[in-house]
Amino acid sequence: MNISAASKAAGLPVKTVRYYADIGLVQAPSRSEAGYRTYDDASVRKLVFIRRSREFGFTIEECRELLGLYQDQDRTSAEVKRIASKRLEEIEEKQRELQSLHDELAHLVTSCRGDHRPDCPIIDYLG
Amino acid sequence: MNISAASKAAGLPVKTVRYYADIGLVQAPSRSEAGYRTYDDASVRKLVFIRRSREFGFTIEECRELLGLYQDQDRTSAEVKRIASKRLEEIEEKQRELQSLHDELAHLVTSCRGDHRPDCPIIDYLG
DNA sequence: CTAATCTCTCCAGTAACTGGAAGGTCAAGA
DNA sequence: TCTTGACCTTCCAGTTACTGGAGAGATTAG
Repeated sequence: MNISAASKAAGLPVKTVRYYADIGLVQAPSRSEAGYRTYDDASVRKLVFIRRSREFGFTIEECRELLGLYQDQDRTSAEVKRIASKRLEEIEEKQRELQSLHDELAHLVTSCRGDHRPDCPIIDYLG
Repeated sequence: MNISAASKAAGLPVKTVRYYADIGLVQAPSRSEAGYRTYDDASVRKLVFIRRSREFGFTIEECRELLGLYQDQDRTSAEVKRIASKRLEEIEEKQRELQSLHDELAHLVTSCRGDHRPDCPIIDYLG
């Protein structure tokens, strides 16, 4: 499988697949005589694993860690749960921040008449 | 006022104040003989305005736009409201994404026993 | 006078790609 | 057989919004 077929199968841009190989995250298992990266089903599965992990907001380094666990038959579920729980806490923290931001901004937007006059509580508040 | 006094007054790192000057966002109104940036109260007010806008998640380019409106006596509140409303929609979209992410990951974390055994629904799901 | 603190500019690095240039490879059609 | 177009390669640069550090000049306290 050449890189474009692998990228389609994994649901990732070609550039990204190449990038993941460059940083040693998911290397192509071999190269053709012309130097083309050649992927197999196992490496595509790894790429899909990374794509899904990234969609969950795991960083590349967390993905690297998760991928290690994914490939490790001896890993315990506790190790995986630790990483996922940490990520979950980050999400919850982000949600709280976003909520207070939202409330404050929503209040300002509501109180601004939004007409042709220059009086604007949003600017007053920010300045 | 030298840069460190201005940065303290504005609540921003010195590096960041210099950076904002470099990108033409808030330039120091003048320089001392030795070439030191010299700030006055008006520029500190602008820096505070930028800091608060950034805390609201506005990008630098949006800050530039808002700063233009902030300094423009003839702007209408409608212009400001348009930018703030757009930002509010982005926040709400982000909140929805984060919520579904949260629910999915929370479900996985809950269903993972997190013990010494390798069976892990999180890995199963990602893989 | 010296040591510490401040300031300057410039360079490089961060995260995670993305875009583009320059050039080699391969398969299909006239 | 030649050519066209799609595909592949590497390498370099740019994105966002800073942050860290080097090396050098300025200012202030003791």
